Amino acid sequence: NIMGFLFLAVQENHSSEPYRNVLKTPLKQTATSHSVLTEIQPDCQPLTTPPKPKKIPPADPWTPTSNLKMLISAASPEIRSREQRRELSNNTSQEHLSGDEYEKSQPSRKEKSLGLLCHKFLARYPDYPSTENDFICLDEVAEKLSVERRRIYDIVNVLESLHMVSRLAKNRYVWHGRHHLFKTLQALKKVGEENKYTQQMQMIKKREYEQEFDFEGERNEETARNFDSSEHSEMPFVELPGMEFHAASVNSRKDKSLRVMSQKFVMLFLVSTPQVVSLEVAAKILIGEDQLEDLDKSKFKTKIRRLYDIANVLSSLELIKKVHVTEERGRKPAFKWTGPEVLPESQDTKLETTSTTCPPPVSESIPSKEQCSKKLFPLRGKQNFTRHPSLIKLVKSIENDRRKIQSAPTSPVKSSASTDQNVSASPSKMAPVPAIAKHQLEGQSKKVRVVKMELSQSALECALSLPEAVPKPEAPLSTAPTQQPALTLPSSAGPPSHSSVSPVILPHTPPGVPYAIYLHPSQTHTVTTYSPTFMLQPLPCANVTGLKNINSKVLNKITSEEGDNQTATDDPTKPLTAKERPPIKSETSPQRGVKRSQALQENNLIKRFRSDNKSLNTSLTFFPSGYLIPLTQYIHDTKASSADKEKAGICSSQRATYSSPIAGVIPGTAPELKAVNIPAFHITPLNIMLSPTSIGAAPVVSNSCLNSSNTSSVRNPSPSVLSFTLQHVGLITAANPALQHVPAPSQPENVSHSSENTHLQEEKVSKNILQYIGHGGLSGKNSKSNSCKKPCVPRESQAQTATEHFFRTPGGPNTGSSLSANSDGTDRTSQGPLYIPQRKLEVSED
DNA sequence: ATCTCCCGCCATATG
DNA sequence: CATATGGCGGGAGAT
Repeated sequence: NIMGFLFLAVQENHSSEPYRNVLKTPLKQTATSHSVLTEIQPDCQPLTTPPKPKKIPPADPWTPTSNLKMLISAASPEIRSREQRRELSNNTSQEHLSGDEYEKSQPSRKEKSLGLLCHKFLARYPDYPSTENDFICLDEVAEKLSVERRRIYDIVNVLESLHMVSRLAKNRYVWHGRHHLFKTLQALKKVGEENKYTQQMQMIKKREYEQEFDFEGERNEETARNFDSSEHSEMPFVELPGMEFHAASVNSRKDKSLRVMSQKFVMLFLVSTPQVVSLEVAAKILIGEDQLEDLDKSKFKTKIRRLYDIANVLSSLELIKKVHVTEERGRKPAFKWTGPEVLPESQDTKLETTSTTCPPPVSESIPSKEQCSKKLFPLRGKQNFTRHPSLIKLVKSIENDRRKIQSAPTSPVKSSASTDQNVSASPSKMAPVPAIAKHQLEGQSKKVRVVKMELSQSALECALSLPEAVPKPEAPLSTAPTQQPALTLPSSAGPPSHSSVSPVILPHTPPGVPYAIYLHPSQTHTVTTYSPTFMLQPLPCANVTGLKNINSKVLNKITSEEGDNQTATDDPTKPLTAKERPPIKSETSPQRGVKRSQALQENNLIKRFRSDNKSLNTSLTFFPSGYLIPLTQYIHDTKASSADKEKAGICSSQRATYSSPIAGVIPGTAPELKAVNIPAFHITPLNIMLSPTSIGAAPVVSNSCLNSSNTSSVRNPSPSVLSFTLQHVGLITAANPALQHVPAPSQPENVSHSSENTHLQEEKVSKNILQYIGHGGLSGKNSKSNSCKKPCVPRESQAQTATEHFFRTPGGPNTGSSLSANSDGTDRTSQGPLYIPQRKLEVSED
């Protein structure tokens, strides 16, 4: 059926109106379809304005994505049933019904959702317009979509942040579609790295974890301090080279929050290894930057609201999808990146791997060394902050590296004239695939992807991805493949980077089952950082348990998410948690006391770590201060339509170069969380995965550039340290040579699986949307509800609390002692690696 | 009860 | 000054 749907959809698409088509598709569904159409189409809309004839989308109607989604969702049984219900109610009521029914017929809240609205909006414009002359008139659009203009702003602002549209003048925007999307993402990733978002995220997670068990806040201060320092930066709107300044007026408000917030949000995805970002963490980071001080919950709440708005739009663009991260505290809303993998530049690209350029749908993306290269790019002057002088030095070295790297070849693809050498690098240009072909491919890929999802995503993806990934060994960093081809997941699922993860096999584990440890490259640096001393300290006290707890906590705290496929691994933080916990949870309460004590110890340890780390710490931080102003580049295409090229990935070609007027370096602080990192690993039944970072120890990994530049500077973790640590933790019995060496290839598979296991739950993204589309939403019930209003009391969200803790000590050293650790504590106590395995299994499924 | 997030007031920016 | 923008947060629908 699905296939059929797709087919239909596609065809329909050709016609001008996608939605309509889509709706129709459901022929099968019969009634439903009706309702759907109605709702969806603007024209039809019941309430509103009369009929403006809908405009046909200008050029290319083809928007595979949206259609596919819709179709898929349509296919879902759930939706259908709903539709049917709805339908029934509708039929009954239709126009003349009694009041209640009447209401029912009205569009439900969902039908008014920003996500749906955005879909409608996007349906009006082609993903890759052939001309850049697509103008958007806000009034017009608002009218057509029958929504208030305010809502259109929400959409447009986000699109603007991705450079999919740009403001021309008062009520006018130009539609660029996805032509610049990839480049924009590259730029954002770069900026995100420069801002050390990766570290910030880790820090936040770390903090959370710390809070759990520590009461006093001594060490917190440090953390806080770091954190504070890290924040602050004001990051202006990131612009792209060809289109930067529009009206002067526009410039003035460039740094508007929604736009910038959107960019930052995207950056988080691009720099985080798991590519899963929880709203909570995102909100904290975004807030942090603005002002450290007040973190009141209200602010946090507002931020969350905005993030939802942004997320809805990004979801419509299929760049992210909703998922849930499961933690000890429960599941938290999060989003997973499903957009193209962004690689830093590319120079040599090996081939066309078309995928490279054009970011294929998430899964296929190929990790590349490019990431590494990206780092290399010269920094434009934008960054303002830099931490300590020492850091500066690091920066320089990095720069040097970049230069070296840059040399890359280039393909002239876009004109690069403008800016820098970088431009040349566009990786992808290579494969001149006919645009059309490309489109098709993409479309196919999408389809494929979808299908996969339906079934077992991971498996398919792996298969697909592997091949691609493998080819390029060169990119040691990001992709795991190089070393271990086995890790299949990498590409699709996870962030490419994880791929780098190297599994380590532990020879003997108590359970008898061999464990593999994966470290996340990203974290690597962190690990590295740790001083041996620090590592040692734990020993004394450490009984296994304690250690375990710590680990688990850390893990948990950090994040646990699960994503469908890949994710699991990524999150260094959380993975364990899920697995371990489950079984044990029941006992929680009893052990609390124990925990406490342990916690204390842990705290001490941590503190120490921190202190050590601090000294050690050398991360770089850049904060962009000015707007990035890229040199313009023109994208004229040679022949192929620009669109094609772009699609192909050409876009990437010109990496933007930015000349930033303002460049400065500002010292930032380094946040750091070194200690924490270690703990994070995921344990799976078969193996234990450590965050890649930790793995840093492994030689192989070390090179990976995956993460931010910072990482690179630091790396050299000593394997020995790592092993040491592990031993302490109890994961490893004796020194394993294995640790030091990169793992054997064989395991990867296991690993991957395990990683997948995580329980990330994907929400059916479009589900809602589709629902509406498909059927009209809910049954009459809704309507009724409306009539009665209930008093709402503002509720404080739990999240806020967390936040508060987090922020609480901006300047001050201590953080609250409060630990909310309740729930978590329990589990942790006893879990050892041993337990984990079983858990893992459980979890994994979902 | 919590998660989402729509709605639209109202401050600002633009023109 | 009239509008166009868009920050913001109350409060209600969805789960």
